[in-house]
Amino acid sequence: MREHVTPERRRGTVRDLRRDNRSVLLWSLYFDQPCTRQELSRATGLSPASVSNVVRELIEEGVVAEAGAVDSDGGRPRVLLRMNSDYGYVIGVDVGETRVRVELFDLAMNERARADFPLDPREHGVTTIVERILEGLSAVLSDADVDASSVLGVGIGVPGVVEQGDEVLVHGQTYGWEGVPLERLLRAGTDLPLHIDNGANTMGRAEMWFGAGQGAQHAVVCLIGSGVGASIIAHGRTHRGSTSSAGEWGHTTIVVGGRGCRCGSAGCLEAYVGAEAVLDRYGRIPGQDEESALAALLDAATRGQEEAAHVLDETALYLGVGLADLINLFNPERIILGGWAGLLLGERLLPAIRDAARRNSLKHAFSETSIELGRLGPEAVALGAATLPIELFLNGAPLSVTDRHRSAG
Amino acid sequence: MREHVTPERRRGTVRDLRRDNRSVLLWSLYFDQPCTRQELSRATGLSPASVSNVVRELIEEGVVAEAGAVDSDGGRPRVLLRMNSDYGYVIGVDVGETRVRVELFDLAMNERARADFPLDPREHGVTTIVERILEGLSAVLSDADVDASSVLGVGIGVPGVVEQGDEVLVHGQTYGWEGVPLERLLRAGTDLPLHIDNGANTMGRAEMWFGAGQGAQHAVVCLIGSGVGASIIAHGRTHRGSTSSAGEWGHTTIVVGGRGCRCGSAGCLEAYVGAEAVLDRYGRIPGQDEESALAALLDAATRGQEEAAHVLDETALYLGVGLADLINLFNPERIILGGWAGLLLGERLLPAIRDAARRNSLKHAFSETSIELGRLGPEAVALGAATLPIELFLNGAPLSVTDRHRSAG
DNA sequence: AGGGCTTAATTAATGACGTGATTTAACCTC
DNA sequence: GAGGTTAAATCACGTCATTAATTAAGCCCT
Repeated sequence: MREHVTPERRRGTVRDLRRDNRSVLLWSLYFDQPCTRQELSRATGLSPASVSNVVRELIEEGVVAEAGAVDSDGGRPRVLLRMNSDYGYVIGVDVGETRVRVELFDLAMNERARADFPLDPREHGVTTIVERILEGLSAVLSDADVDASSVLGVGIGVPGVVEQGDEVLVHGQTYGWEGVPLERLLRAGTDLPLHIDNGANTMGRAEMWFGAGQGAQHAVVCLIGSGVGASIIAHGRTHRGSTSSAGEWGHTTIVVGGRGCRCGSAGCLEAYVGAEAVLDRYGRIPGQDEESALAALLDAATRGQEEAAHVLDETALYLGVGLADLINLFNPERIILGGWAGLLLGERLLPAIRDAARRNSLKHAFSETSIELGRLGPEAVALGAATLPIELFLNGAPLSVTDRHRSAG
Repeated sequence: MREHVTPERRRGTVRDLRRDNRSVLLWSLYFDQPCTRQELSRATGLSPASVSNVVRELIEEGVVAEAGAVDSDGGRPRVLLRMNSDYGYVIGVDVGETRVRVELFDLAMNERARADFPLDPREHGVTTIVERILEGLSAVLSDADVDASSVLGVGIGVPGVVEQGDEVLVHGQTYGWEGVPLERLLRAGTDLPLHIDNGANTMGRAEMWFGAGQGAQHAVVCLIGSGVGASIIAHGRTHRGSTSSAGEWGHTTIVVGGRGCRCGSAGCLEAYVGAEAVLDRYGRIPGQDEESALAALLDAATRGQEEAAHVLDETALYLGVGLADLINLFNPERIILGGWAGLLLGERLLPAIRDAARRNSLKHAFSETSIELGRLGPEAVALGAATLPIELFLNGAPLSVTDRHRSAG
């Protein structure tokens, strides 16, 4: 009925209380920089005295720094506080279908270095990927002149289902991966704390933290690329389900007995609105580059070509139906359309999609949902992955590696 | 990003810590009665000393009582603890399509009194319902000889969407209710704390607390009656979404351009697997009693009547598809089939339903989900509603009415 | 029967924490 | 530069959970 009480991370002692308060303070400051102690007090509900105490601690640790003061009109000026963005760094990795990208950010999520490795489409072997990632890690560290000991963690977004557990396993349909122990394999080449998650989820995180999802508590971020996925956010947190494979929106059935899908089933949403499926329904020659083919399709429709327009109209309908299902089931306050194909299609079809969603969902829920395009582009997978260690840090996780950093530095 | 810090109910002071620990202890004891202080200490992670202290407090308040001891083998015997089931009472109300039922329970959820009011199918006026509920409240109180001041609260399960907010509004499609301020209307006739929720949700709660959902963290309880609904449980808590209309599984589209649905859309799940729809597809004469008609259909299929068997086969397929969607999206560890029609159909079709769900969902997620029948029957709506005030109580809610009870009693 | 043993529960001592009240700091205006 | 004003730090206090020590309440064996 209740989440099991984890013995390692109890909340029940006075010390846990402090950790929680510290965490609340950090979250508040992180998303509202710079701000004053007073504002923090109001925002968190903690007394000014406690804010003072905790902030002093944070400043001593170097996590927070003072940053000037606001002008006063007759009293002691309020001191502005900000995160010390050089306190630590995080790395985000985007393991995509066509490349591996590694980016290093500071605490404020400014990009400090990047490494890109194009992938041969036929070369999705685990060993290759692992090599590229490790190569990327050391590349960004040396490029940004950052010591590994000051890296809070590495977030990795991969395509496919990520089974969290004692041993993190990746089931990548697209890659032909089945139960790949990615963490263990990487562990051989690095000591950095690793956080592996589905790419749709990491991208969703990016939109929630810095993009179209800001401020929303309940949202769904839909990823439409060659295939279709989604990240479900409930109460501000990614819903992973019992074995962290939630969000497989693309294989939701919208037409019983419909078009065959690469998952083996039929009538899946992905068999209608994924880029591959859209192009397929249009009758293009397979093998061509999908991105330019879809652009060409959109172009043809704009020029009045009837069949193209028809395919797009249908796509808007199917997509709208898919969104309507999400609205009915989750009642999110926001739905965000992302992924390269989603953005391309959405730009043109958003009104039609909205209308289809309206027609296929219940009035009350629909009226409380806004459907918007993502604001960060497909690049956001790595950014979102990098927020994984940031989240742990803000929650006051015991800093394993950073510990060393502190005592060593 | 984070749930907003509610100023009224802060968690940040040492006192809140005690309230939380007390709550953790109560939950543990409630679902594992009777048990000893030691067991509580192990289960909650609190030190034996703290358990002792809090338990002493609870015993002084009369919430908890000692109940004998376990035999020892050479030491002081452990004292057994249990909730004092007469400390307070709760009332559950089931506002159904054919009747209003009011039940009074003690803290341990033993039924102490019940009142039933059949409803004329044409008489779903708000005034009538309100009258019946109020009548039921005083009836069960006097029948069980319980004073209103010792009632912790009243949970009410209604058909239709319940919009929680400053003013609770009920949108009942079936009743033709639109934005009915049920709480305010009842408030005129009673001072008891009221908790209004969708009947599917309250029934889901009952299964989670006492039925087939016990122990699950992520589950979906599917309600199939004349129509179709669901209650989504994530992390052990009902997912309500941003305006508490989540769980409208019945109006999820499974066939784009399919059968018309009473919601105005087409191809909804409800248009295929709700009792009304199943009977419709079978071609029965409308107006007949649904429960017996469905029983007759099942009977006919058993006797080998081909058309009946065909309709049922199709139903299993559609239902399986609907379940597969839930599995793909939520990755629950358990799916529970309830509602009078769900139980009737499930009894016969469960293997076929499971198979259809398997064929239409992703392997990994399906393999981790069990699909079971509800264990409590359709009677559970009131029981689940009554758990609403229980939950608040276990969470250590400030007892508004009970306050009076304490100081007066 | 009663001493010794074993285990449960309570109590005492300690340290950590948040809060409100008080004091100090920092700046403005006249 | 004095008086006023607001921010931040400090202090005194009460609360809490924890560990360690103590007391309670049974066994078992002679």
